[in-house]
Amino acid sequence: MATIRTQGLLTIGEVASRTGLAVSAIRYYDDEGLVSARRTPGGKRMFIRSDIRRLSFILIAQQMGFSLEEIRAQLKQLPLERTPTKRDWEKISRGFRARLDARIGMLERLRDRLDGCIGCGCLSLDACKLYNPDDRAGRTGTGPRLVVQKSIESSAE
Amino acid sequence: MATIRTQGLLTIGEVASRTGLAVSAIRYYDDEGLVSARRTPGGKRMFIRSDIRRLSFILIAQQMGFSLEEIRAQLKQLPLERTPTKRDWEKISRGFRARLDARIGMLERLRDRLDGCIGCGCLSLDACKLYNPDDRAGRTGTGPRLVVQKSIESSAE
DNA sequence: CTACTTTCTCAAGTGAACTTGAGGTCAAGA
DNA sequence: TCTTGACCTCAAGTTCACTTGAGAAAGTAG
Repeated sequence: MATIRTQGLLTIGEVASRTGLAVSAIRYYDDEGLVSARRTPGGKRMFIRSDIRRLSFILIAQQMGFSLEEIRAQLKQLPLERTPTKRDWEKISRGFRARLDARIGMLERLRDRLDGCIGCGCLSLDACKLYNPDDRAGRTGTGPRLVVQKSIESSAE
Repeated sequence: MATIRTQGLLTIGEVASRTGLAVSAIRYYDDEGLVSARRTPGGKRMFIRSDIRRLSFILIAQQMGFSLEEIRAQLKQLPLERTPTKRDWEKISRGFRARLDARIGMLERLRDRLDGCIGCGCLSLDACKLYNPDDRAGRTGTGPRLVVQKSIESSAE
């Protein structure tokens, strides 16, 4: 419990309990450059307070369906070593909100068309815009296409 | 091009070109029980017309962010070997729409809170409902948490 | 009948986002 | 001093939704 009170830095364990993330996950994010911990002479990771915010942002963005790659891109707009200002965060927030709006819009369009589409027969036609939008162009290569956290639907259960 | 005109059944290749799915993907769905092809005496898969609809439904549901597991659950309400009726599809459509509405609602709530949350400081508090809802309870075990198809955001690009 | 395309099975690979495990270090408390 | 606990690294394992590849059989065209 007694921490190195070196300038208010946090250990990985403290960050884990404050964010709810697993220690291994935080290490992974550090390796991937989503946060960048400084080190003690002994090699232990030390986080600044604003890293908690960064990590919380990652959690939220993930729950909204963004990949770590995209989140990394958003976070690049923040200063890495200095504590970001309110303005820094607001800048990210705006870009993030735009993408979120786009995603919501897409889902709404799909939903609205669903009623007209399912049950009417067009679902079996190539012309149906629902399952044959430009989206599907360039969908090549290996790997998974889409996985969603179970918790997201548990609210609908 | 000339097909076995055996009662209007379709080969896997035909189904692939009509749905835009890869042949390997259709085989995978068959193995996983999302569709169930019958076989010729020689062992080749043969699909009924309504399987195209099933597969299209899978595509749409995936683009909306549902996992194959959930889609399988929805499709279980359809008769496997008989061509489903309009009523069968409408029943699924309703349950599906409800889940979709729930998902949209969640995103909207998150978005609405985002403006008040990011930039205000609460993002760093454990009390913040944004990143610490009940959702995160029971989030254990291994494997990936969330991956999203790139094409979904390309519209926001 | 031969050539060719399509299909088959089964095993292994892929990418994302982590977790798990082995083996080792560091600092504080009894 | 010894032990305990939190931390470290690095390699390998896990899940999902597939793809890729090898080797073989089925069906069709000439």
